[in-house]
Amino acid sequence: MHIYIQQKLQEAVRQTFPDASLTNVVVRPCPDPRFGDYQSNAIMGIAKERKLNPRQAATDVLAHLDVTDCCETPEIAGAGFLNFRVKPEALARAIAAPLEGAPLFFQPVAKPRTIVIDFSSPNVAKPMHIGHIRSTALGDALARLNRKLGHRVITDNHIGDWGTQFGLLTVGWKSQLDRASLETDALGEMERLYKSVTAAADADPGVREAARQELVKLQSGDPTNLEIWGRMIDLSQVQFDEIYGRLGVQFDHTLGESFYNPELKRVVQELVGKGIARESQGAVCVFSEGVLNPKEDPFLVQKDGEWSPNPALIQKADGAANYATTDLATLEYRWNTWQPDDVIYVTDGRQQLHFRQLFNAWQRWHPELREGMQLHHVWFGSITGDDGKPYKTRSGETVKLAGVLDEAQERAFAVASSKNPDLPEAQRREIARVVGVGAVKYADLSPNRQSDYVFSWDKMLSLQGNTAPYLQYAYARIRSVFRKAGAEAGLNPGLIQLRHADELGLAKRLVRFGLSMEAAASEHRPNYLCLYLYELAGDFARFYESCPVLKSEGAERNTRLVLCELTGRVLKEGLNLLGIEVLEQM
RNA sequence: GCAUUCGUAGCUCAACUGGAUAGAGCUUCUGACUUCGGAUCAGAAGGUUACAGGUUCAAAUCCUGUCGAAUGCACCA
Repeated sequence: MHIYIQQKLQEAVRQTFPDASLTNVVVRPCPDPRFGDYQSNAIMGIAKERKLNPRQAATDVLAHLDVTDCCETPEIAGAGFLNFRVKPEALARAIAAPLEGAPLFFQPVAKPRTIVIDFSSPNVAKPMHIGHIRSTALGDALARLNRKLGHRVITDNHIGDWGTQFGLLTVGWKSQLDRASLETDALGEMERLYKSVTAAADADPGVREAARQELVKLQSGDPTNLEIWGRMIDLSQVQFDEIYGRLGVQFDHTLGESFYNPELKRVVQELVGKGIARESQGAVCVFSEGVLNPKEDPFLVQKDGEWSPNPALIQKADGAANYATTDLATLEYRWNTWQPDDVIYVTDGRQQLHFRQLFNAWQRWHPELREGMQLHHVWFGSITGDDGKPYKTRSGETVKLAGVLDEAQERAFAVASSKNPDLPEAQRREIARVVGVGAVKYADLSPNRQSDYVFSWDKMLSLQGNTAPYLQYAYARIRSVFRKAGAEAGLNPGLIQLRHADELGLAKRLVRFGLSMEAAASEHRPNYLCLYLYELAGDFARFYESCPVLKSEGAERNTRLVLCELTGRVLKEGLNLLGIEVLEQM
């Protein structure tokens, strides 16, 4: 709907001001329904460039604009806003379309892009913790969203399966492995080994030296150490898969850091050969090339009023590469393998400097791909407790993700049991699973990703406010209507008459679904979609209070059933794009 | 010290990236035919968008400064 108006408006602007750029001529929903349904403020900008009276310019554009087939006569308001009011008949046609096979209020993109999304990235031998949920939920939602819009999406779990921690782990594995607890909880046991040996190494330099030697043996291909390392990866992956199974998250590829080991030496050589990196204090580092404004340059930092080097290490003094090197090799592999238009990294905000350096170094390494492969660091804030500090258990441990999901389901089960004690237990368990996991994910997706947010069970599982259970409840109510309506619920797309204010309000919200999808995808912010779904659920609740469905008859009943059906479809699809399931009953 | 990101109602968060009178939920108060699922809805109260300047027809949003917070700054990722 807004796209149609926008195209018409662009055409009118082109006729009135042939030299004007049309990229800013956009149509947006009105912030306040009193102004209308859609607005454009583009004329004000165009008038300003030409030093014209904006209201006069708007009048001139309107003379070339004919949208009588879908809108009332557009109005000029305020400083030069154009306001559009949609005709109910046009709205009825718009909402009939998905019932006849059209996409659900969105348009697939005209030019699909190839998008690699790198997210989740747990570390081998460490249980996934609460911090992983945000990357996982965000990355999965972005993948689903972009796929739905028609892009070619490739998801890659860049797990941490290589690095110095394996020296310590191997010492622990060889000296104090508890095979029984390895059977029951492999990640827990490996975590215990790691902590135990770390403590021992702090107290005894001999242990640290032993760890260093085990690492060297692993890196030089010692069969025993390689086997232990492989076991640790396999055991970890089993537990990762269990969590991903619960979360409903799938990856196209799981290419861990070790996958790139064979390339690292060559990457370092190439960077040195091209003068991008050089030796410094025994290590090999990337320094500034000095072309950027110092403030923008990720390899410069101000010290005592002077700009000083802030290099990125790509090879340590001991000859080993590190994560910057791996990330460069990874980019090279991704380009060679998929030729992506975009690569999206979903990590916490603490890695901003690393990615600025990585992107800069990559562009110097492969300047020819500067435009061809766009790199995005989609970062997010941390999850905190009531005190504003990172969320920890009472004893100060990091909170394990499996435990969070367990508790969410337990709490949801208690609620389901108290609200619906007559349902069989198996069904209440299933409700608890869908509600619990959905609540945890939604709590991560609905705030602006860049802000820290306070973890709260009560808030995420509440049936009020912007939560997953509230949206799932709205869906369940809709399904209940159709259970009651039974076989008489045949929907007639040709018999839609929108009259009641809450019918119109709901219909207008429905047709904006695509707008929220596009905003969420283009800004990598699923919270735009969350907000839309919450507002949709609110509009539906209002409609549902004021417009009886099953007690009405004829065209009115058909119209209201259509609105219920489409609201249900959008809620289900929208939640699905967020990786959240819905229930027929809850 | 420098950099990044922030500072919005008592609390937790929004605000479609420069648009019109800054919105929700929680909390408090008042209402809604024994209810198409009341796990809901309607209404009231609550704001100098940290502070001070500036740019603009228009600023929570952009620029400058001050105060405060989180995070990061060479061999962990």
